Amino acid sequence: MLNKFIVERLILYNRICKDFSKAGKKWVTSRDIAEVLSKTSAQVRRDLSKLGKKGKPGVGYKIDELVMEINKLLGLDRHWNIVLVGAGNLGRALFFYPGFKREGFNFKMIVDSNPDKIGEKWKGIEITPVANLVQDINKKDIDIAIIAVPSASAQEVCDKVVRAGIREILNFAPCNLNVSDDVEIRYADLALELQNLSYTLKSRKNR
Amino acid sequence: MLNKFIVERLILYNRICKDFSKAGKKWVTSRDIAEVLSKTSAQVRRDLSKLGKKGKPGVGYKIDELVMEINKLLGLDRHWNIVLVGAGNLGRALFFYPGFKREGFNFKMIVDSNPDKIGEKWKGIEITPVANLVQDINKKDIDIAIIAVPSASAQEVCDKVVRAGIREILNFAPCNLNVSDDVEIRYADLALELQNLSYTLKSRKNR
DNA sequence: CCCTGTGAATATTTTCACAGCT
DNA sequence: AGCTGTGAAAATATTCACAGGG
Repeated sequence: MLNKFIVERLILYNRICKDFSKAGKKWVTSRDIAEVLSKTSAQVRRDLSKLGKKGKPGVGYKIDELVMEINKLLGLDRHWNIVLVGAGNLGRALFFYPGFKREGFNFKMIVDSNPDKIGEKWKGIEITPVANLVQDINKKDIDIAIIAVPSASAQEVCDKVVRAGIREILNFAPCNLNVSDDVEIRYADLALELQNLSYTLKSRKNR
Repeated sequence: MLNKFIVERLILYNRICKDFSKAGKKWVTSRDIAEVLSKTSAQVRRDLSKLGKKGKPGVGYKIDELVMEINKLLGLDRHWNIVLVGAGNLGRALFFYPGFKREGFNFKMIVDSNPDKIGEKWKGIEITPVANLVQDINKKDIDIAIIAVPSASAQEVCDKVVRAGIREILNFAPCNLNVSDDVEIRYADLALELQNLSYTLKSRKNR
């Protein structure tokens, strides 16, 4: 229904509104939001017109209503359960990253292939063997899998996760994963972001 | 010159070609690449037409030439030096993430505000106080800053980094940063990726 | 015959610009 | 007066489709 551009921007608007709210603002205009992102106010208005609530001409949008509407539209008004696959450095950082819980994403399960890690507990959650992944996931009510294993094993754990019925995956391994069309994968490839910067850096140096 | 869509795709093509190469392939067609990404071959060809080298009709593209060309165009054929700002859980994961070095991104400096961390060494690099950031960066030859501090201090360190002459920033803090137009920021907001998944999850559940 | 490179056509996204509400 | 919501225009991105080369 909504295309990915709009969804991505709505998420940003949401964060911006929350910041405005923290700063004591009650109302916000399309231009206020647009300025933060260096976009046009027309685009912000068109995006916001997808929401149920309308803005007030001459005034703008009531911030707390707007945040609620965006949350509702994006499914951020509830909790989602997560399985973390891979308890290495990156997995640990993700697990203890405060932003996830704050946004309603709860780790319910941690899985690793390293026998030394099995049985270790993080915030009361025991790390379990990757071998049991499929049956274990089925017992819990998991919505999303975060893959934080080396590329070499990413496809393998991805297959398991999908076999266990998960349809939403956030992949931190720097590789493409092969899945059927009904599985949604987002790639959070850290090196990829740096490579993007590389291009602007290089263009700058050549100028 | 190249728009961000093309740059992002070229980076993906690059990785795919490397995978093909590892699998022993020497030549690749636009369709081979397109299939991996579920794109059209026409798009791949149009993107690749930005490169110096041409493909061979009836055969495709020579993989190692293609990889080299993309590397050259994107500035990936050299090393870039990085300052890591924030030596917490996330900072540590990023520092020890093997993908960066492999892609030519080298950490040259680590900075933190926590007095307990100052003096600690990671792979021989000493963690230095954030207070000295500006003067310290000037002494080194830093190209990119990675910000991995809490949102509350992100803008502050961002300002310092910019004052020290850095123009490329990868920001892991979940907040928008205010900078002048000549500074390029990429947002690697971990929660944001999950929020995107949330929308597809929610749409699915409603169906 | 198979695949590239690319004009032309199509589809999508963004911006303009203004009527209309508060 | 100031800002929203949105048709219509413009800009941008993608796909089609085919001539031409190996």
